[in-house]
Amino acid sequence: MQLRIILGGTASGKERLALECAKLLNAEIISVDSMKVYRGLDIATAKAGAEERALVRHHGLDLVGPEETFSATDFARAADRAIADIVSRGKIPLLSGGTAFYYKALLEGLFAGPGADLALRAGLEERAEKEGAGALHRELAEKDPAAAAKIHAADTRRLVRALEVIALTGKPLSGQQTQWAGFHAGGGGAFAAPRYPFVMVRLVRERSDLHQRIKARIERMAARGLREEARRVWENRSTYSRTPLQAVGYKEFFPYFQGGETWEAALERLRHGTNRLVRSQETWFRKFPAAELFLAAGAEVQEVAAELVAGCFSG
RNA sequence: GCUGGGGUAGCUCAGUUGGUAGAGCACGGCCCUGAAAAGGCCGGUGUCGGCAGUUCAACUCUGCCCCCCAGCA
Repeated sequence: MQLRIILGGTASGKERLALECAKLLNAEIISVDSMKVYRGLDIATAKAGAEERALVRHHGLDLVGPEETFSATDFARAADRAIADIVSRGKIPLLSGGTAFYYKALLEGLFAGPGADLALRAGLEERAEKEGAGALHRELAEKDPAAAAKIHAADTRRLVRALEVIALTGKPLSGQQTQWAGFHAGGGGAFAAPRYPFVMVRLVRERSDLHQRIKARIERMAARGLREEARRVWENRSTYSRTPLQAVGYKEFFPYFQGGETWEAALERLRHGTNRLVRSQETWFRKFPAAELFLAAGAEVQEVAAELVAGCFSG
């Protein structure tokens, strides 16, 4: 039994294609998406609705409330359970989504270190704020030169994590992170020892086509009540965890809710933010060991799905 | 029509007391091991509105013209 995986950035049309493939394969869909795991974040995340879920069973959606934090490891465990469940019922797991880090966590695994310690992080972040990220980098250089060499002196996020792991384990970080070895070897793209056998397909579209689709997608979201959903996130910002507050589709509207910015300007920033998101997703995906599937602007999804199921996804 | 302000990167604008220009955003590439739609790094871009004059040299000074904005008619 091998996993079927459809890789694609935001607005690439992967969900729609996954749905068609799932019907043909009698598969169930596992969403690989760091935002769709949150309940109540529906419109901005383009989460599958009741109709889609009635057609094909979905996993990986609505796993936690918006005030909880959720990690890549949490995702990998949930996905492990979903895969076992699907397979036990004689069905095929079809994964689709845009969060590259979650694929890495599931297929390659993360090192067996400690989880996040939010209080510890808060202290380190405060230091970075006051003394600059460079101070953290200098400290890391003393404690773990190899790790410091790999992390840029301005990358607060990773410096904090490295110092956190050292504080919690008493061991340097550099020797622990060995799971992804070989990923870059030979031009990149190979997983050294994948946790599951899989076939992976990557959706490719012209950038200009993608930008068009993003524009249309945002208009659709606005018509469906994005403003109200974003307002709810804004109003609950003190109790929601950081992740929903960082999602593309909410943070762009905060200046608008605060007053002083027009709705149109906010929509424009959302467009740019989504374009940027797609860029970074594609940077990851290009290196994944996937077969490329080019989708022309007007491609007929059902035909593509039929070909895919008869081709890469057969057997 | 008059007066004033302005025309510089795709957009918003800065700048050069004359030596052919820059920031932010956009756009593009890359990094990424428990918050990843986050965090970080790198990059190109321009007939400096047009034509003429002064000058070794004009985007910068002068003249004329065109366009935009505001006020007055």
